Amino acid sequence: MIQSNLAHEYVGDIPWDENPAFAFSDDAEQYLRAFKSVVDVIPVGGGKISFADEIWDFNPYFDGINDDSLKVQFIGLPQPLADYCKFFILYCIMGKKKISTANVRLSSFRSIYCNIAKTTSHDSIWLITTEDIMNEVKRRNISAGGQHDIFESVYQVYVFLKGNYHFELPVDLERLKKAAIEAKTTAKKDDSKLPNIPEEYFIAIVSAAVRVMRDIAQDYNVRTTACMLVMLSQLGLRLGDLLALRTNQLHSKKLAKSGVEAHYIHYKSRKPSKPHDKMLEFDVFSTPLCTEAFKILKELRNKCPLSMGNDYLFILEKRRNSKDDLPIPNHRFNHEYKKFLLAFLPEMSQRQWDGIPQSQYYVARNKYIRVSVPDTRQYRVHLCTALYEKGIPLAYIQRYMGHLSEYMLGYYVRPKDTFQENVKYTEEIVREIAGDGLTPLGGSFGEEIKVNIQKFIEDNNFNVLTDVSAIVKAMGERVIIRGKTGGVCIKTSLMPCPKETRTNEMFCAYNLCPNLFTFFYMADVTYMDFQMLQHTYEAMQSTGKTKAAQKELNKLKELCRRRLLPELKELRKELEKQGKDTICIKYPTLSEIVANQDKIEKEISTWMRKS
DNA sequence: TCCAAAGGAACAAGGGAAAG
DNA sequence: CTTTCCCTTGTTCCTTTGGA
Repeated sequence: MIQSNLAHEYVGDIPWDENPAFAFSDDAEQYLRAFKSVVDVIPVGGGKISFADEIWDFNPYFDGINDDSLKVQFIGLPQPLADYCKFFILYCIMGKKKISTANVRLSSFRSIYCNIAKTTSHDSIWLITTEDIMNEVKRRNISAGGQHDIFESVYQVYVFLKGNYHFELPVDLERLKKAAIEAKTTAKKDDSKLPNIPEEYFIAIVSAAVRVMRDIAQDYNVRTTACMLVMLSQLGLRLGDLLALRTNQLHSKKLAKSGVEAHYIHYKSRKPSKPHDKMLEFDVFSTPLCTEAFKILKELRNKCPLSMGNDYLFILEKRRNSKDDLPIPNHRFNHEYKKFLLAFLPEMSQRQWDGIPQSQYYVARNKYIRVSVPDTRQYRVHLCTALYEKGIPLAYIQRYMGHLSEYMLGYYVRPKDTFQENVKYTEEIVREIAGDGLTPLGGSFGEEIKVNIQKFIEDNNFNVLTDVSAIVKAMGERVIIRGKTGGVCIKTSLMPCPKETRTNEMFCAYNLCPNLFTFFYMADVTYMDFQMLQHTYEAMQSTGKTKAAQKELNKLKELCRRRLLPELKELRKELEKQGKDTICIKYPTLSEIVANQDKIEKEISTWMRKS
């Protein structure tokens, strides 16, 4: 049995002796480690959770988050079921599930349970049958995706009850699982992706936001909300990440050639991060408009008393009903956002727009009006689509949006057709390799791949200039080309693969895959990576983290050796062959690099000598 | 062996009761 | 009389698996 004094660190007074502990190991250390991996901090002073509490609020255990999903509610569950459910939450945490996930599972189960108990004669866990659950879900008339969530949740709680307590309950676990899978399948077929925001509405919203942002006569809450909307439209961040921004996250950099000061925002994101890993960090380019909004917010917040003692960028005024927790919860922002649309775009916001959901807004007793409010994620869609239409390659967009997987490549771009995208991308790369004679750099056998592809084309009597799509078709499975973060993945049976699949995946994740290639025109992105590693190294060095700094330095050297140096060398060759002007017109993003190549090369050799 | 589909986890919004 | 908050529903995105 787990020692209760150890348990007190995170949740106090756990009556371990009331739990048969079939689901828990005897290892108190493991319990602590598990907790440490799913929360950021132990709250100082009061606010620690006691096992007996009806609500377990984990928000104080986290930094930069304030969300209902971290509040686990046990209200409505009878004893001893409530206690069983509390152990279910502990069990999930031991399994290193995020608390928000455990909460979704429990709250779905709870709502199903409570409704059945209220509406039927089966008013206890001992009486509720599979049939009751099925009927309750059917009665709710919800989407397939929602059904999946409920079935899955109920299934998981029941598995815990049966496994941990060895209860005999009249439910068929297999049937529940099956129903969950079925619902998932239909949900997949439905394919209801978020549409883009109509251009007319988008422009109206952004220009209204900019106007209000600059208007010093406007109220504090209205102006700060306008600033946030401007940033949302420019950055396309998730709402949670946007609300968690701090005043020190805007950075700037002088562009070497033009002397222009460019800004970027460095932020952390919870969403793509696993519970036992560090939060992933990203840099996004901050447009002048966004930078302006950031600076205005930073200045405005000084007027607000709630800004004392914290550095959150977005703070709303004190409210009568509010606990005034920080960061500002999503629903408070959403309310201000809705109000903003109605106040500054009274006609447009009440019009019906394609793909924009409408929601209620209270005006008077029993009187609501419908407002067209774009989902905050639709700004993400808009940004991606806009970038795409400007001709930005998908691989760059993926990187920019902080997407980790190839799955998301093109996900946000509407209309979306991943297969077509891949074909188009493949054709482009083939044209470059075979037609322009570019050599894939950084991986193994880049030169050989070029020669083999060119030979394949020659053998089959294709003309690279005119037959690219025919070539791609003919190559079929023999050459697979995909855009990846930071490069191009080329897998080909025309060359032997030196590594087996498992290691490949590992290498792939660290951008070291032997199949990952870059081309000289990606040198600008590589150079940015190079500079980012420099900053990380220096930051770690100056805080005395020598070991971690050394790791960064090794990464940096590897980056130079495998990618940056070969790319620059190739760039020189191409410059000689095609001339500076041609290159700069063809690859405008390279002009900075071209202008400063000598300086950059010197910079590299300085870093390579470091130890 | 390979990758599309299944699975799983997290983020976000809507609606209405509750709070002052 | 408004705004907040609780509960429920809906969407997005990352990882693993199963079957061709």
